[in-house]
Amino acid sequence: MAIVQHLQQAVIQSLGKLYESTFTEKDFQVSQTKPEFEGDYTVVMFALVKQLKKSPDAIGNELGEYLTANYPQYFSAYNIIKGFLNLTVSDNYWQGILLENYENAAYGRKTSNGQRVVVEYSSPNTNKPLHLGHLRNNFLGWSTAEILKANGYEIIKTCIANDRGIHICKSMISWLEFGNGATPQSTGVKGDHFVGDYYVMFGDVQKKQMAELMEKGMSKEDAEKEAPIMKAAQQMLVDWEAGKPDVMELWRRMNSWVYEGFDITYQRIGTDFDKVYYESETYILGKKLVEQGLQKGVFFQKEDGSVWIDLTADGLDEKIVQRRDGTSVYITQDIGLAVEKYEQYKYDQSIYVVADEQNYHFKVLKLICQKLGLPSADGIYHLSYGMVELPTGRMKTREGTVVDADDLVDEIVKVVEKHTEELGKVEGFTATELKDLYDTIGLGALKFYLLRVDPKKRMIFNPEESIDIHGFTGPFVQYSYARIKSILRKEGVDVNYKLEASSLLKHEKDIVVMLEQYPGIIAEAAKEHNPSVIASFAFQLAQAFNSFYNVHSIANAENEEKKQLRLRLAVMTSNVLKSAMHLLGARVPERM
RNA sequence: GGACCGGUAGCUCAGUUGGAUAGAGCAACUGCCUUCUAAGCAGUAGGUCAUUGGUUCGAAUCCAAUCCGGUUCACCA
Repeated sequence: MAIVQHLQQAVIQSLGKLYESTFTEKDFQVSQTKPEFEGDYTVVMFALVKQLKKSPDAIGNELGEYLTANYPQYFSAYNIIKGFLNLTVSDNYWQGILLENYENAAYGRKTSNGQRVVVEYSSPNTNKPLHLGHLRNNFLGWSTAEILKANGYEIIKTCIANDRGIHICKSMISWLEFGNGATPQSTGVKGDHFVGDYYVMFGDVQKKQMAELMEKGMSKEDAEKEAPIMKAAQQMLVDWEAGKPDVMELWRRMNSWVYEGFDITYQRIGTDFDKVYYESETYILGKKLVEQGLQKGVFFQKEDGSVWIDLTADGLDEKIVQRRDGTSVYITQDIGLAVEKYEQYKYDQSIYVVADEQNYHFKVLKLICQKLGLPSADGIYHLSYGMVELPTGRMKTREGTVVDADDLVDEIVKVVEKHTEELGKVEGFTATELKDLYDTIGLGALKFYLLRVDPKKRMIFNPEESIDIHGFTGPFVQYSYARIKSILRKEGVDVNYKLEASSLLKHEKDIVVMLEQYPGIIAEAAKEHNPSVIASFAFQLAQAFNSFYNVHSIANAENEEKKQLRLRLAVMTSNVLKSAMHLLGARVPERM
């Protein structure tokens, strides 16, 4: 239990003893004491005034007196300023935290809680390479999964590949017409980029054909549909659905190129899945659920045969769940997949990491599942994140402003390499070690940059800032870690040395106070589904250690007692920094 | 038009179960490497917390209205 909770309990008990009335945590506020005042944690008295009919200062005095007298293991001093009771937590307590946990690499992690969570993320289309938006998605999904694991959940990471549909046929038809049998192997182009190029080519050709048709007086809408290449794509979709062998063969072949490309990217950025679903296999799911829904009266059929659900009572609209030709729509597939996932994993929660433009969709999805009475329904949670925009606005394929994931990673790693060489810190590294170091720092920078802001918020991606390595960045945390490790290579903890109860200096205490909060931080990040909480914490901890480092020496401490204390402080800080960075999907280097 | 999200320093963001003088980073400016890695540290400057009204001991935080920006409301996925 964290000191904040101890404090709350102690206050509740003390108030009960002092005033013979019952209180709960909600009756008073506890916060960290502001740096300009003496103390560690503050209890705000104002809320108690009404019930106790005493002045804030009087209550503060009585409470402060009682707490320090009856809980000496926690509190060593108090003061009252304008109705704020500031309590100083005893150095013994802080030192105890340090001694108990400094070697524990799993500090802050919880044991299994028996609950299982499915996290679906990434979910790319198989017609073009991954871009910046996918990176935010991937990092967020992976990190959230890892944070939940740290809180005792069993995690199944899944992905749904959008591998069918007209967009896939577009790149296929384009390759058939213009590819001349070229392959990623024959051209040396990475598979996903290779296929993506044909998708782009399709758009260009279609535009040209449209222009010709429009010159002959056709409207833009009609020209779009009537462009020969578009008609060919449409025909191909029909053939695909009919299972025409040569089309299926081509479809498999081109998808496999894309998957090969994705695998390279995924491996590089550290994305992995326990289970991949393919839309080509799931798009027929959900049909029998439509029947069930009709029988239950949850759905209704219109005259033309299409099936709908009326959500107007819930403040939404009527939604179609099956077209008049009997085929299922997007939402129906998702209902089917939800059921499939539930049958397979019997999850307690199913998290969908999907951009916030689909908020409405997931609201509808959950509602329909609930109305159908599916056991999978209540666990559905849409982890909605904001779009990534450029300083110039939204990324647009047409304008060529889409930031490619592979290019971005390459560029950041290159910047890191250049910077490291300039600093002249490459001595003693082998070529392999250097490459690994640049990847560690570059990807650390990128992941930290994309995860340090609240996922719910739309974010501006500034290319210059993203490669920054100073201040609130991944490399800053990594550097702090590497510097600690450097000390620990020279000086080791003497495990036989028994630390006396001694007082902590301000910089020492600042660090322990933060270390003590780490388990609570992990829990908060999980509860909020928000990795930025971890990023902020890691940065602040690194900052606190750097300040300490600048003022106090470890190797040349005032005495052996201080040295041993500070070594333990350094060990625990490095463990927590490593753990926090791991939760963000970032590694930490032993040297940099 | 309805629904949802957002507006905090020049820029990017923290801070909202209501609490003390609103915090970081970047950019700008000043200092600090003969001592454990200066990818660091210390400091200066920068704010009508979109606007107006309300609730109360106390509001960036809660309520209402207004303004601005975004997303969404497809027999597309």
